[in-house]
Amino acid sequence: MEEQITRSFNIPAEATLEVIGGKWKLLILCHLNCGPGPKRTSELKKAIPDITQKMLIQQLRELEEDGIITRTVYNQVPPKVVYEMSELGNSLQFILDQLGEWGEQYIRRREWKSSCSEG
Amino acid sequence: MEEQITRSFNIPAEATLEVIGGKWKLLILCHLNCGPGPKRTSELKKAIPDITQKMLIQQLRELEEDGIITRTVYNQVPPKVVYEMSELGNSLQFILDQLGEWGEQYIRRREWKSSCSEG
DNA sequence: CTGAATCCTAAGTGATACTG
DNA sequence: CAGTATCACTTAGGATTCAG
Repeated sequence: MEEQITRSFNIPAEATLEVIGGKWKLLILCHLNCGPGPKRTSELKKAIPDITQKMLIQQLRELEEDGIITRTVYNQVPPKVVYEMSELGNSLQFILDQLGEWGEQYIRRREWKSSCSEG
Repeated sequence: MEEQITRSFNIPAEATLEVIGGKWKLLILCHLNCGPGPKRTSELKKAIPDITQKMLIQQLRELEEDGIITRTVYNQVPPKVVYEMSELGNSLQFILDQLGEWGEQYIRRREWKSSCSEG
């Protein structure tokens, strides 16, 4: 069950994308970043309504395995599980910001181009 | 044939990943960056032996459509097509570097952790 | 509330053969 | 040399159901 996958990359940058490239991971990290403190599973689900429960858990697990976030379980009824950015996760912050900035510029540029072709 | 896809993103950073997230795109951009001037299709194929011709062309097309690279066709026999980073592509350089740096650190960290568990 | 398990589809990828 | 077309395969992602 513990199928250990050895991932190899041609260039280091690919390792980074492997970590943050999941379909919902940016969004999840984004929500874990906004506001301090850990977030409950249900909070994340509420914050990202379009994600299925399966994908939410799956992406969270991958982020956890990659050491980006931490998962804390409270043994109580009803169950309570919270996720939080790890130190390694916080080291991603700068890259996340850069990705966001470039993306903004890119989107603006495309809107500008398409508005021209409409003329 | 010209199927126009409207891509929507929850956060701008996702747009960036959409552009550079293709399986071979980082590698292609990497090779277009190393050394000045444009690269021929066959040069890229030689530089990235594992990629199939289909994937090479496909990823190049997507990069071109996204404005990251330029494609120049010389009308001659035998055909000659060269690809080159565009201005927009060059604006990616910083992010590419950051992704690489973080990836390096991440890989080192994982090697360190696995060497510990080997005991 | 959290999340595991199953089944299913769509998309991505690859091998191969073919065209100008 | 550069690119297309087709088929086969793998995988990510999603709907649903069940469990502690």
